[in-house]
Amino acid sequence: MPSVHTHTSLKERQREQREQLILQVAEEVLLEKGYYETSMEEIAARVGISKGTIYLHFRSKEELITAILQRDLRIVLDNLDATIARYTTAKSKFEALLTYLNAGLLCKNSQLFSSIYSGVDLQRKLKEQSSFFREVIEFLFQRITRIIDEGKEAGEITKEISTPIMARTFLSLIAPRSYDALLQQQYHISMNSDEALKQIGKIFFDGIVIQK
Amino acid sequence: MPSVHTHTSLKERQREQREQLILQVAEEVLLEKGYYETSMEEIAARVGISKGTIYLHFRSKEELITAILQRDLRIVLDNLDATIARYTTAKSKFEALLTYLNAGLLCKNSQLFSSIYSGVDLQRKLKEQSSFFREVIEFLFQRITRIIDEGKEAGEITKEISTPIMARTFLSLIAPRSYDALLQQQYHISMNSDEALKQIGKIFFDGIVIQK
Amino acid sequence: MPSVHTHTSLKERQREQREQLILQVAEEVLLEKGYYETSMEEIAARVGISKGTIYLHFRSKEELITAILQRDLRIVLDNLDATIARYTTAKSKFEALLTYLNAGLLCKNSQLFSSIYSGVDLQRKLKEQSSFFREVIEFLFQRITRIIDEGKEAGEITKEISTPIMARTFLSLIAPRSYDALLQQQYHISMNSDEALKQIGKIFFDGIVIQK
Amino acid sequence: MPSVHTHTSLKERQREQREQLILQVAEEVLLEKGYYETSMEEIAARVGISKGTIYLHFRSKEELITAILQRDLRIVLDNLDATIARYTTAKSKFEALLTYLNAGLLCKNSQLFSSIYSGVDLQRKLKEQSSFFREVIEFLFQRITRIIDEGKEAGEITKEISTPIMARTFLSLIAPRSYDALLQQQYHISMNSDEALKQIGKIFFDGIVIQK
DNA sequence: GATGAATGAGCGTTCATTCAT
DNA sequence: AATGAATGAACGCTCATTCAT
Repeated sequence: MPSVHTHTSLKERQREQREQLILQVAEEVLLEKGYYETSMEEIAARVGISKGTIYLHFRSKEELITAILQRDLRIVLDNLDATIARYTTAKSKFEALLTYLNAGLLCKNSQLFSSIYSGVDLQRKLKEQSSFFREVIEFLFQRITRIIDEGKEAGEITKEISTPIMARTFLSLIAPRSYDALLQQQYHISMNSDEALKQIGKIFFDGIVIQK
Repeated sequence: MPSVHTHTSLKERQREQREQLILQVAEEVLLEKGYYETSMEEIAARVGISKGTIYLHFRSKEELITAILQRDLRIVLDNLDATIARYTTAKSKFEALLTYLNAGLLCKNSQLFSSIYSGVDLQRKLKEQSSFFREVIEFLFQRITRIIDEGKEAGEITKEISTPIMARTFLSLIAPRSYDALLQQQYHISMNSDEALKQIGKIFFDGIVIQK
Repeated sequence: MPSVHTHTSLKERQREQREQLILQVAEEVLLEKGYYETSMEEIAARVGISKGTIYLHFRSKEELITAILQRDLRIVLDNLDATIARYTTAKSKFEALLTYLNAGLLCKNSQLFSSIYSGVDLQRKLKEQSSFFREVIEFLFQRITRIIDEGKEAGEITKEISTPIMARTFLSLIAPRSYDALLQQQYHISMNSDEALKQIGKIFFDGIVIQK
Repeated sequence: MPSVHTHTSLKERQREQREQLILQVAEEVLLEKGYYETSMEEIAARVGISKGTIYLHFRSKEELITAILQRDLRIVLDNLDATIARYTTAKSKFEALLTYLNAGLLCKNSQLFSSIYSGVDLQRKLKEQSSFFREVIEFLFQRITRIIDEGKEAGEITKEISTPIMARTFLSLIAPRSYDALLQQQYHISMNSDEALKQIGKIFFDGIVIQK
C-alpha cells in the first residue's frame, strides 16, 4: 500500500516542515529581540499560526529555544572535525577554522547563545539547565587545544604562551561582539568577508608588530 | 539665608548619596542576575528602601540601568586619555590599555552592557534609546585607531593589516566572553591576572607563530 | 435488501460497542482523576482512538460524563425495585438495600457524582443541566420513604422520627465520604465488607446505646 | 510616639481586614463554584480589587484556598475539646458534638473540603499537599473514638459494634451530602434545625426499630 | 519625601472543541 | 467514519509603574 505510506510520510513531512518553519521564525525573532523580549505570541503570529500550535511541537518556550541552538550547533560540530582534518599545519587548520566558524553557524549561534543566556546567572543556567552548551564549548576548546599542542610540538607555534590563553584568544576572534555592527556601519567591513578574516588571522599568527 | 542654602545642599547631598547607593546596589544585582531577572523590588530591598523611592531618582528601570552604565563608563573614559598619554610607543600604549580596561570598569561594564542589551534588538536599542553606548564605542575606536595609525607611521606597526580590523581585534581581547568562566573553572586562569594579560598582549603583538 | 440492513446494523453495533468502550474508559479515568483533571486527550489515548472520534459519540465533555452516570444509575435503579420486592419487612429491605447499593453502582456513581459536580454550583448544575440527577435522588428517596412508611404502619419502625430524616440518614450511610479512605488505611476496614455493612445496619436499626 | 504606633497598626489592621475580606469572598465563590470553576479573576472582581492584589496576600490560588480551610477549621477544632468536656455521658457528648459541628464551621468546611479535593486523586492530594486535612480528620476521629471507648467502658454503649465503624457512622451524619439541598427543598427540613439534629441523634443512639 | 499597596497589561501554558483531510 | 492538527479563550501568575497616604 504505497498510498498509505505516502500519506503517512506526507503528514510527517508537513509536520516536519512546519516545525522547521517555527524554528526558523523563532530564530529570527530571537536574534532580533532576545530571549526575554521574544514572546510565543509573536513567534506564532509571524509564522501565521496560533500560539497553541507551537506547543504541539515544543513543550515550552525554553525547549523551543534549546531546539534552535541544538539544531544549528549540531551541524557546525558535525563538520568541524572533517574541516580540521583537511589541513596539516596548525596555521592552516586555524585559518580554516576561522573561515568555517565565521561563515558557519557558530557565528549566528553564539549570537543566539549570548542572546539567550546573557545576563542571567550564567554559572547557574549553564550548569543546571543546559549542560549542552557547556559541552559545545568544551568540545571546541578541546579541538583548538589539540591543534595548538600539535603545533607546539611541531615547532610551529611558540611555547611562550600557554595553550589555554591561546585557545581563548582564538575563540575571542570569532565570538560575537556587539560592536561589530558598528564597525560594519562605519567602515563597511563585514566580519565574514575573506579579506577581513585573513587579516584577523594574520594578527593571530604574526601579531601587529613589525619584526626587526 | 545661609542656613537655607546649607539645608538645601545637605538634602541635595543626601539625595545624591542615596542615588549613588541605588546605582551601586543595582549594578551588583544586575551583574548577578542580568536585566530581565532583576526586579525593582529586589534592588529596593537590598538598598533598604521602598520601590517607590527608586522612582524618585530614576524614571524607569531602563533609565536606572542606563545611569549605571553612564556612571561607570564616564569614569573609564575620563582616565583613558591620561592613561594613553603616559606612554610613547604604540605597543606600550596598548599594553597599558589592556591592563587598564581589564582592571578598570570596561570589563564590568561591557559585562553589564551585554547583560542588558544582548538579544534585544541592538540596532534599535543602540540607535533610538542610547546613542550614548554608540558614542562610547566610537570614542574607544577613535582612541585605538589613533594609536594604531601613529604606530604605523612610526614604523612600529605593520601596514599590512587595516586599522579598523586591528582595532576590532584589540577590542575583542577585552570584550566579555561567556566561556571565560569555563576557562577559569578548568584551567584556573583569571582574565585579570597580570600573566594572562601579558600573554594575550604578546599574541596581539607578536602572534603565535614562531618566526623563522 | 437484507444485506444492507445487516450492514447497517453491523455498523450500528460497532458504533454502540465503541461508545460503550469510551464510556467505560472515561469512567475509569474519571474515578482516578476527577472531572477537571481528566482530559479528553487522555480518554482518547486510553481507548486507543483519536480525540475527534469521541465527539462523534458525545457532543461535549459534559455530555460524555453525564452519559456515564446515566448508564450506571439506570442499571442500579432498574434492579432496585426487584431487590426491594424480594423482602417483606422494612428491616430486611433496608439490609438488602445497604448491601445492594454499596456493592452496586451507587457507590461508584455517587463517587463519580461528587467527583464531577462537587464544588460547582450544585444548585445550578442540578437544576439547569441535569435534572436527571435530581430525579435519581428523588427516585431513591421515594423508595426509601415508602419502605419507612410501610415499616411504620406495620409497627416495625418507630414513629418518633420523621420519615424524611430517616431517609436522609439512611442515604448518609451509603454516600461517599472522603474519610473512608483514611479509615480503611488506619483500621483496614473496607466499607464494602459484609461485616462492616452489617454493623452499620445495626447502628441504623438498633442504635449504639445499650437498652436498659 | 503613639501616633506612629497607631499609624502602623492602622495599616496592619487594614491589611488584615482586606485579607479577611478576600478570604470571605473567596470562600463564597468557592462554595458556589468549586475549586476549578473559581478563578482568581472572579474573586478579585467580587472583592473589587485587581488580580495582582490577591497575590500580595496569598502566594498562589492553592495557598488562598488552603488558608480558607485552615482559618475555619482552626476555629472549630479550638472549641471542640471544650465542647466535649462540658458533658459527662457519651450520649450527651455526641449530642453536643452533633449540634456543635453542624452549627459550626465543620459543615461549611467539609463542604469546602469536598468542593476542593473531590475528584482529584484524593490519595495523592491528601498525602502530598495537605497533610493538614488528614490531621484534621485524624483529630476528629481520635476525639470520637475516645468518647465511644469511654462509653463502652461505662457500659453505656454496646460493644457489639466496632469503634471505628461507629465513629465513621457518626461522621457520616455530619458530612456534607449533596442531596441535603434537595431534602430541604422538598420537606423544608434544614439540617441545622434543632429538631432535625435531635432526630438524627436519636437514630444514632436508639436506632429506628421498635424494641419489643 | 518616602512608602508600599494597588494596578493591569502581559506572559507562558492548557485544553475542549472544530474541521480539512 | 476517523483523524489529529489547529484553534483561541481562559487560566494562574509577575512586575514595572503609579499614587494616596
